[in-house]
Amino acid sequence: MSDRYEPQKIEKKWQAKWDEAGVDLPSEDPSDARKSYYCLEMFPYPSGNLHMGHVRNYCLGDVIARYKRMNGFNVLHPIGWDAFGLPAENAAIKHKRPPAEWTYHNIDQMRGQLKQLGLSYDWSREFATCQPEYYRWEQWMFIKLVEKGLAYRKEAEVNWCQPCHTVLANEQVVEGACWRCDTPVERKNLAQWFIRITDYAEELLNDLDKLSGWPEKVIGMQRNWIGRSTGTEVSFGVEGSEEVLDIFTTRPDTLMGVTYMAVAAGHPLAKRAAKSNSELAKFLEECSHISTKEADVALMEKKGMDTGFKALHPITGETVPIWVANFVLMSYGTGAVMSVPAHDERDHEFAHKYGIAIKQVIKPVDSEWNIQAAAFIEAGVLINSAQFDGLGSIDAKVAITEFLTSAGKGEERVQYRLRDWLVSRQRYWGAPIPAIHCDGCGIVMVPEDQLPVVLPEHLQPTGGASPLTECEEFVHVDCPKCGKAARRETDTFDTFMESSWYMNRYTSPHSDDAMVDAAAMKQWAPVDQYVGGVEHAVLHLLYARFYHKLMRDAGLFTSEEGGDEPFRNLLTQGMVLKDGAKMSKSKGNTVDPNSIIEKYGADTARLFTLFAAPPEKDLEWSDAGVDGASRFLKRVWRLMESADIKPAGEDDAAAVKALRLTIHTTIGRVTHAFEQGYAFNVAIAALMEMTNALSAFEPKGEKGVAVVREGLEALAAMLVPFVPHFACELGERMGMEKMAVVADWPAVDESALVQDEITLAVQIQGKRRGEITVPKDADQDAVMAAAESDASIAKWLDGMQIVKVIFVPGRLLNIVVKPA
RNA sequence: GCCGAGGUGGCGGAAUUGGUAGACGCGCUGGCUUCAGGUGCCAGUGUCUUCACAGACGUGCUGGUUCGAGUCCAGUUCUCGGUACCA
Repeated sequence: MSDRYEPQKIEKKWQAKWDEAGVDLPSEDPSDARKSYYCLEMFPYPSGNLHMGHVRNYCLGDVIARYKRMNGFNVLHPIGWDAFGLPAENAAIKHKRPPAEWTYHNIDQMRGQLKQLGLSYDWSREFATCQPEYYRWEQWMFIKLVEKGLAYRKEAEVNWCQPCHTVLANEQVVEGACWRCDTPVERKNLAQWFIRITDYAEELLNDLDKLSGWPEKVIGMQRNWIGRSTGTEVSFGVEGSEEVLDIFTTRPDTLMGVTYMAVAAGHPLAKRAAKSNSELAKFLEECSHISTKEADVALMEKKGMDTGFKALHPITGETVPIWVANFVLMSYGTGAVMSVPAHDERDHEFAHKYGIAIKQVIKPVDSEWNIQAAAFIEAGVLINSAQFDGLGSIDAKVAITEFLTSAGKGEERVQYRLRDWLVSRQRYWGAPIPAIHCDGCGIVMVPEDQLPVVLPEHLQPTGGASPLTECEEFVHVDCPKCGKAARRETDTFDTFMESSWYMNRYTSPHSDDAMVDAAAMKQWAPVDQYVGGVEHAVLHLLYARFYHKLMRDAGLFTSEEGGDEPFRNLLTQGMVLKDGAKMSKSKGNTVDPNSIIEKYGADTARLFTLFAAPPEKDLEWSDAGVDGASRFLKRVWRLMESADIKPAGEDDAAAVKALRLTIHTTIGRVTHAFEQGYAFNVAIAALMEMTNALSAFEPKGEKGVAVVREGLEALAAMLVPFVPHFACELGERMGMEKMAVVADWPAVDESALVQDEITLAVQIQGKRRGEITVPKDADQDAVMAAAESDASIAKWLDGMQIVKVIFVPGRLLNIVVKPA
């Protein structure tokens, strides 16, 4: 049986065999004693073609799924499509075809590409999020959230892109401009739908501690994003009025140093002042066009205008001017701040510019400070603060907050940077928001029995407003409450909504009486291993964590059934680079997976992406490296063919023993690489080493042939996760009973690891001077004797006095000497 | 500015967690095979000294701990990611 290695042929063959045998399907039979394991990769957006980033992502997940199966787990490994989104609308405009058509076509194409890679998915669970059977539950959930007050509609300052005619999420604003048309975004007040993620801020923050299987980096980013800070809310009075001006500060100790207040351009007080002040109105208008580009923001000139209003200090009763400032954000805190130029750099700069007083109230513990030259922003001792004089900053924060609390003018408060999640989009290709606008009843949610609100799929976007707004059959509806003619909401959900719960839906993808089935959740959820790009560290991964808790609190499953967190372990893979840069069409440095599979086969493509870098690091594409991967497989192939020999002599017993040692240490090393953080590159390196050892060995007798066979069978099994088609073919040609993909993961034979003799390094003064071979149980004296009788070591001991000997059994002998 | 990760051959990267640095692969050099080779095989490949045998140096930099440090400690520098008028 001497054939060439023909990847295309054997890959097709094995894919068909796996399908036929159903080896990738998980079992839901309650009598199945295996432990459940849920492995998931971030599902793809059907953009049309698989790129190398996908290949890497899905290969990593597949390696884990296959490894777990071979280790006796009942593995759920599903796939589907994140099918709603903007690119479909862009393509629709370009090709003048509805986005649905483009999307379904792409799904068909990409499904074929995924299958070519030999990924072990349970395809029976596949779904696309643009199917009404899927998004109906999202609509159902949203209605529940509205009932609980966790979803609401309100007017807010949002990012607006005029040409695209929609609001954008912060993440869709790149350097101050729309990611699609590159037009600078405007801040606009619009009525939009939000979900109250801030209600869960505390739990989202605290539960980060439960995510021991997540990279520290991602946890840190989320913690940062949630941005918890503790401080004091203080109520200032407004002169000549009953109203109050609330502010949040983390530095209540500086309260006595307030010399002015600053409010955001969108603050009611600013708007009111502008009514009688055209100059100010102009300034507010200017502020609404401010770029949100980070660099600009940091460098932007700090500008302000006096509103003419005066605030009353809550302790002294003194009046201070209220200004509008372009650096105060309406969306953080109360949209107003107290300003203490003496102890805040920004306020200091502002006060200098506009000639506002600077009043020092904190001084360094034991030095002086020139407050006119620079703000003193550290903790210190209070001065000029009446009854609080002499207190340290920390004590003063408590004392002043207590004073305000008892006076009813303030209290301690926790403030988050996290904002409520804006989920409505003025887009067509998304899940309809199940709401109805009635002139008489206001906003009425669609009754449950009328779900789903199906998105008409035949509409043709043109680039302006969503075609939904002009689709009469969609918009016209009778009010469910009063029965009069009303209008459907034409906004659709942010597509992050769909990707926030798909991992749970996979546990019961066809359930039509519930969003998820609690029993299925109990069997599979949470995801044991999630694999995806770090670019979703905050957005998708935060939303999904949030949504999981929403589902739990909606009673869809309990903590015991589905967990409090959706993803137990997270592997964030690095990018695939070419010439040091991310692959992109515009840079022209892409490598097409199809052409690699065509030329080398899927197994080589898999092997290269897994070997070239550790999973979490960026991977530099190398054509030479792909050749190397291909060469390795050919080498194993030849080794397998040459192993088919008839023994005709006597083996070197020591060599046979040494080879068995190599085989079993390799099994240990590869297993260890899997268990210790998925070091697949190291695992493959170990398999290459073992292959080299097998190639170098020349069997002469029966024992030799048997040990080579033992090595090849172990190799076939351990290659399964990386190159499953190749491994199956290898196994079959070796005459293995079962398909390699369903074989057991090889076990280490401890007896093979026992050596009669071992080699120790010998050091003099900690420097390696030679090595000696001694019986495995040799004690220090015996090893010392062997070292002293070794010429290359003995010469270093000549004329020296031995001061100390360090003996590490099994490793080394270190002799410390000094001149005699 | 703040938070995080990291500096190991020509390159990607190993190092059992304080014990023989540079596994494995790529690249390169020489040789063999071949009509030919973008094939296969063999040998070599951290730097420097040396005909050789050997030896010295070597994990960003400076110190420290230790019989012994890529690994631990202190400081320093550079690179990369994230993030920011957040009050």
